[in-house]
Amino acid sequence: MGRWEPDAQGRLLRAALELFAEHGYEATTTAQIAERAGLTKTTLFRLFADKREIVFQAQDELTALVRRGVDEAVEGAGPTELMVNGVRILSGAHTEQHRATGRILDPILAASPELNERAIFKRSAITSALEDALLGHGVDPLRAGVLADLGIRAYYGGYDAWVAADDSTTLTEHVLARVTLLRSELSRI
Amino acid sequence: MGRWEPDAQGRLLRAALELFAEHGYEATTTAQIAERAGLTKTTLFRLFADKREIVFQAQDELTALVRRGVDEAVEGAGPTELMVNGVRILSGAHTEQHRATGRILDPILAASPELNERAIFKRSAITSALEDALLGHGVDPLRAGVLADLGIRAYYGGYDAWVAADDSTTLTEHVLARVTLLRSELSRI
DNA sequence: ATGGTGATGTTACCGAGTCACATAAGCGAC
DNA sequence: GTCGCTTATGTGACTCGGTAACATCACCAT
Repeated sequence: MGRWEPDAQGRLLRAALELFAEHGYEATTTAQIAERAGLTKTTLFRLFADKREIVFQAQDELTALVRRGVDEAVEGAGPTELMVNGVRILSGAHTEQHRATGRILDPILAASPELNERAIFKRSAITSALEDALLGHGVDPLRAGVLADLGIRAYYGGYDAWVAADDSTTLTEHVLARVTLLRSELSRI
Repeated sequence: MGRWEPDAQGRLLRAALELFAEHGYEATTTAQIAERAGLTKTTLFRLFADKREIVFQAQDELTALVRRGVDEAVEGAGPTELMVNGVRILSGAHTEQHRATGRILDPILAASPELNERAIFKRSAITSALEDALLGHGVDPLRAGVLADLGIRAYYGGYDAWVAADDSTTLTEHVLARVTLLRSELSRI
């Protein structure tokens, strides 16, 4: 096995998911992951900031996506439409393959407090990105925060429903439906 | 220095805050903290679950507080009143001393990604506690989530304003004012 | 004083993450 | 082709957070 096998990052990712599924996250050692991928611990930490990021690194693009969704909303869109477009673009990036990955990953996440904490951090990062994007479009700060909370709550709620469902409804449909539901709740608060 | 000095936990906490303020969180070693407190690393980890918890352990009671606030709301209170009472009791527990501590702690938190992540986790835990408490009183799940987000957003926003201010306004006043502001934003979403 | 209990210390260990340095692969220039 | 440059990987040693087994000491009741 020569050193220069391609896609080191992908190999590490696949090795990690296998091992996490087999023995659990905490019981898997970074050295074991590297070994299965035909690499060493050092290389692993050159490609991933830390052990948790092996699982979450893919999520980093989501903050950029939600920003783009807000920025590319139609001219003259109001605050709520800006938010909706943010979560619409965000949700639109998820394919059936992501759903399959989610089904593998979710039980692993649920079993590890460490991963849970990172997951919450990522959710917070996405929320902040959405809030920032709204602020950048002149939305009132208080409203931007509340809108971001609502949008991301719809996104995560929709995601859970989407992963749990086995029909062909898209994530976007789930999420947008939930945005509508949540907005109708607001009128009663 | 005999072994049986009282208040090992308090000594560790004070030693830690001193060292964090002097050299920063990451640059401070758990062994250094223990040494300054006249103890050892082992004892430190017997009293704190991990290094981050030295800073955040005190926050664990907050989840119980917000629950209690919801549970002890007046008979016949609606969902929103339940939530408001939760954050009211939560805010009411903060004294001037907490404000002083916050002024020391906040810059330390801001400087450490690791502590930041834990702070966000704690916020999420408080939000979930509030949401749970509302669910326990029969509030509709969707509404409970949104209410919890709003309440905790008001609490944290109010907290920041309170720590930054130097007048004698209480945290509760700040937070309740913010709840009102946020609620008025909702009508426009 | 004696013995039990609980808080602490000692020692050794594991695993995440870092660093300085070595090495090999790929690639273009000549 | 081979020389040199760059880039990806390996090596080995190290730090630090965190755990565990076992020893030890203080306090207290009897």
